[in-house]
Amino acid sequence: MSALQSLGEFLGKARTAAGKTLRAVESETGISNAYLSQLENGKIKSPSPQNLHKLALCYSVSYELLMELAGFPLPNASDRATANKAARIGPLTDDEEAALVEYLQFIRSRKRGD
Amino acid sequence: MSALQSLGEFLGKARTAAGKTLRAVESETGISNAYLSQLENGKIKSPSPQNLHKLALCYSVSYELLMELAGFPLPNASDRATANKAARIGPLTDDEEAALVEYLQFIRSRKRGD
DNA sequence: TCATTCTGCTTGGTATAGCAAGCGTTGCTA
DNA sequence: TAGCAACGCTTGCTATACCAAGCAGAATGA
Repeated sequence: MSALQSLGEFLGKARTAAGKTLRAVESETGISNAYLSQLENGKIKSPSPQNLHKLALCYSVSYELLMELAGFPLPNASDRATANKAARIGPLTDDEEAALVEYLQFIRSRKRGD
Repeated sequence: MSALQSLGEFLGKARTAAGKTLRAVESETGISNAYLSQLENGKIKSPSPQNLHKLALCYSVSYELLMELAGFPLPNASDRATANKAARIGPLTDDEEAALVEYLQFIRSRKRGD
């Protein structure tokens, strides 16, 4: 399948990559395992920024990346959107660089099979 | 210095400072005047980041400030430090590069979509 | 076989974000 | 005075984020 994925997909893979169970994440973050299950299975569309922040810390991934996947506007996104009209990749913004680094880390952890 | 101003208080002042009525903001942002009234009177605790972003643009105020007033975590230096740790990544394989390019296009298409 | 203990998942419920409709007040014009 | 329009606000409703409780299957051991 494509490398593109939903927030739920990403969170599920990040959790297993971190070697944690739903209940382990629940005791670590205070987010119920019921809700985490719904989140990973795409039944929740817009989790709160607070919960995204807790999960970012728990999985050691970028909070900004989770915000991006959730469809939330990032600070300065609108400013940079007008600045970057390039059709091809071009130079990266800080946000994009951070997101790509985290995503690459994720890809490689999955290749290692952990 | 005083405590943080409430979100509703700030939004009300920003709107009158911009010389706009509730219905003017409604027609500009698509957010109902009923909801805007509740927001300004403190009856809404956690508006969506999307709506905060629209109001930031409408009032020409900082989106980050609204996020902070709403009590949402902001992407901060420690997030970027985590990303930078993961940035010791070495050269990319072709597969990794393809995945990152695809993912970057995904990110940017979502930014344009908002 | 039976009990225990993990795992993810489902169900039923509550709280609240957000909107459509409409209210009371103010101010303007005839 | 009546009539109208615009203002902020309230009410009643729907959709959904989130949780407590518990279910179903797999693994493990007595």
